[in-house]
Amino acid sequence: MPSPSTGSGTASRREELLGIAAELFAEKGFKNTTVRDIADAAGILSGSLYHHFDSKESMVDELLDTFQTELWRQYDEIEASDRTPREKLEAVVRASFDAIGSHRNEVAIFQSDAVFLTSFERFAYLGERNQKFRELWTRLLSEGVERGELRADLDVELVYRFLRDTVWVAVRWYRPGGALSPGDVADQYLSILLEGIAT
Amino acid sequence: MPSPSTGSGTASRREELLGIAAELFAEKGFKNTTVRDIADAAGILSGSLYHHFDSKESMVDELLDTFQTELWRQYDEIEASDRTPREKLEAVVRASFDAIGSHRNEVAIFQSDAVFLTSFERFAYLGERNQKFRELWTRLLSEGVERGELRADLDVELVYRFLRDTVWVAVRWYRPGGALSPGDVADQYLSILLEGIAT
DNA sequence: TCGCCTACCAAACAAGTGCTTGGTAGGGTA
DNA sequence: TACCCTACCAAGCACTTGTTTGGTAGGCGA
Repeated sequence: MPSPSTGSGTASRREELLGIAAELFAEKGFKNTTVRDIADAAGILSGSLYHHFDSKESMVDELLDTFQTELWRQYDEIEASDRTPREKLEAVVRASFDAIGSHRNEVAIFQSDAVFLTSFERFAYLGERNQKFRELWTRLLSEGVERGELRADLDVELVYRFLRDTVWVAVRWYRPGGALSPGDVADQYLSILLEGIAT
Repeated sequence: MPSPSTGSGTASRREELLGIAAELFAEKGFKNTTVRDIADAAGILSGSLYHHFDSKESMVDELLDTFQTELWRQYDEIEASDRTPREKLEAVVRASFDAIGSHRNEVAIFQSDAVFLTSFERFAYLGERNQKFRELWTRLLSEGVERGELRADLDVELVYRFLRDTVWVAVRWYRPGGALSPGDVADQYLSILLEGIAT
């Protein structure tokens, strides 16, 4: 059987196990997390995981695919909205920080393991999403420059990488429940990014 | 054939092997690189590595320790110099980008494996260095604010993390020999950081 | 009571892991 | 010649890895 049916009644145990796996993948990396680690954390034996999932790969696949789909639903909505490039840029940055707040593990897994996983055919979609992501963000930056909303003397490609990295790398230290909400962090990041830290 | 006697101009076999290991550690991560990977890349058998090194851990230890020592020699020099906080901050950022240029593999290894390695007693010094690093950078930021060189309305701790991450994460995409030198990248990063990207 | 389902255990498997051991080819030194 | 040194090979060890197999306890509808 390719994958257990999830249609009937409670898929709760499966969801629970997936959450435990996500936590461990995020903390130690996909390859450095063993199926025995996951099973131990769940209080079962490693073989029992295979009643719920095809493979270790299937677990991370399901986690990343679900997350990416949801994130892009928001991006698409922002892109199609009636705002200036700079406003759209601010909106996608805020949506990304929200994703760090609501899907911390998935973002962390993507950050640390995407390069490794993309080498497998099964995860080719990660590379495609990444390319689409790059196109969206650089387009918004370029349009912002054209409209005079953003500085024209900077290398757009470099600003893109700067922006992308600063946003996503925050998952390394951000912990929900702290003093700052994802929105608060986004506010300060955008303030730094747009206006700089100099007086 | 290189001169067989030790200590002459040509790099020793040991150095050569260490370089090969660094490349693989940086590319795939420490744990995901096997001793057989290293040996294959060097054209020898895995057991033969143990003629040169105690263990796989020893290799990464030597790489990181050497790198950190050199980097901190520069940081200490900058800290002791006669400059304003903002100038010192710019100098350490530039020194860090230079490190990405000259020790790309070591920086990459530190970025992706420091958390994992710090859990071993042998690598406790990584945690200490990290703490020292945090103190230096936040002190420079605070002093910059006090002197009126930097904005006072931002959370220093958050700016520190922003700054730290933006600098070091660049190792993920920076490739020596490209269009931009480490100095060029540092210039643009500092310009964004200090003045922002808005018009 | 019967059969079926979900969730799990117990045990094993082949492949891969870091590392050890005993040996050897070839060059330099005394 | 005799000896030592560096750099390596060949084979194997104990352990960990993801995964498979056959079996079972307990709940539920008919």
